[in-house]
Amino acid sequence: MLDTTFDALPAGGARRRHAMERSGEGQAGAGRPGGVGFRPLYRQVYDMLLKRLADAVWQPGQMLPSEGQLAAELGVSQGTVRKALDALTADSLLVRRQGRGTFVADHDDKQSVFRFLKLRPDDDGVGMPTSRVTGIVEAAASADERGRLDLVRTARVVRIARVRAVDARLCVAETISVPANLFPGIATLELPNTLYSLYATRYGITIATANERLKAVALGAREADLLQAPAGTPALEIDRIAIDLEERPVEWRLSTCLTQEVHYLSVLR
Amino acid sequence: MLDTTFDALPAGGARRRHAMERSGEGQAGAGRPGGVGFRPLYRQVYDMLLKRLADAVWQPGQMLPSEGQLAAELGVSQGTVRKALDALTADSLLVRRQGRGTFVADHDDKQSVFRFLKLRPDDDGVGMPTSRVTGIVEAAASADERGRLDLVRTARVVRIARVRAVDARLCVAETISVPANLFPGIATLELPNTLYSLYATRYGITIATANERLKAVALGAREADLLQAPAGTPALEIDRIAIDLEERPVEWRLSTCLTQEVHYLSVLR
DNA sequence: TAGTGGTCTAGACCACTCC
DNA sequence: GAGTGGTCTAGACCACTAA
Repeated sequence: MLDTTFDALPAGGARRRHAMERSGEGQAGAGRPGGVGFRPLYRQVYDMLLKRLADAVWQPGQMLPSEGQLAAELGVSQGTVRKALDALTADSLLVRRQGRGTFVADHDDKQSVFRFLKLRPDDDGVGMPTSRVTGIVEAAASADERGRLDLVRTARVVRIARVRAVDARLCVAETISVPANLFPGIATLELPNTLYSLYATRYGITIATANERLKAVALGAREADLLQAPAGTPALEIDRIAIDLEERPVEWRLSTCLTQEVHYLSVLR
Repeated sequence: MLDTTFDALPAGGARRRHAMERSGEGQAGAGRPGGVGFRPLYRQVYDMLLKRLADAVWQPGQMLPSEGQLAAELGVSQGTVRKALDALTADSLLVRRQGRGTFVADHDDKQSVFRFLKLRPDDDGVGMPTSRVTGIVEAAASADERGRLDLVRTARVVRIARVRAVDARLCVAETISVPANLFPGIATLELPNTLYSLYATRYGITIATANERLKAVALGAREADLLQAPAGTPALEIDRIAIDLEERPVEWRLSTCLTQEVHYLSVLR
């Protein structure tokens, strides 16, 4: 139930990329209309629902209460709830299906797999990815890892090395580093093809965005061996930081990709 | 003014990436509610406004009529117009500024320059791009160009070769092919740094999206010479098709980029 | 102060899915 | 038929900009 002064609403909660983003940050809900730190009601509803998602109140694939139920519970109009739900849907955190309901987005379904995998076969095949883990270790975080994942000096990480194939073409060798404290026991698990669904279902960590930096490099000796290609071959290096719902960097992934038969697809809008 | 049967509305007009996209295509406005080819009113308003943009009824940077004026003119509610304007804004075709008005998006302003330029300096500098044209010719379209730009066998193209620097670092050599009939006289112009604003203002062609395919390649002799780097150096090849408001491919651009001091930034959501 | 976009509401009705 | 999301409307009020 929303307090009419909105003091009960989170003021500095996790926020995401929205145009209506206002300035005032430290000044809470600010008495309301007229305040410089104005924060629209639907934005506050967005943050409350986002928090529930971050707290794993609803599991991936699960149906949310209907718009009307949420509106009644929160004491706002259905239109306001709708606007918040639409924003969460635009951020790929929810999926809405007319006549059925609103569901927590799932990293497992066919279209979501390609949300974070931009490598495509040149011949426009479907190209489902497969993976083979070549090693897992837990170790003290390196300086690079601490910098990328925003870790303290004593932090530990789990490093996963694996090779991947796209459409049956072996083309990626990568090293994945995650903070050990966020993913306890991950080194002992059978790792699925899509790590992000494991993060969500087993550890309650939902990947919201990822920033990738691409460079062309010469294939190193280690990757050359793993990918069965000559060292020195031009390869695409993808350096990814994955960010979760609470805006924390939770994974660093360095991939080296051969692009003889695949390419990286980027759609600009 | 909208006819109440909506027969006056374009049925098969240019459309873009919207979730509410329906199936029925050939069946016009379909008697209305109940029809399987249901097409929401705001979607029809979207298409009408999109057509005006494609027809250059309003110039880049120009202010549109207010929501109320458009609603009155089209005979729909202000909320419906708003929904269409919001969708056009999400598609980067309009810019809305509270208290000022709604404007046609401009490829010239500071943030729009980077909408289609994903190369960034490694040190997070601002990195405004500069360009130097090394050659322009008009010629018969090659088989590749005809395929990429969807041209007939007798079509002609204009080819622009240039090198670019990002943040004063020379790193890109590219060839740009455009259909000669769409851009008459372009070979004789002084070309600006941002070609897409020229396309819009002089030729009424607005680039709406672009598809880029990235690969790692070895630097060829010609590019090595232009970029003053050793042949064989790993380089990022960006193969771009730019699409205009009418969903036509109107430019093919093949760029070769040295990535020693810059990277390609891709944000996944 | 006038004009613009932005928010919020309440209600009616439509389209879709599933029982 | 019941329940869900999707559309459309009308109106009130707020926030922002510029004159």
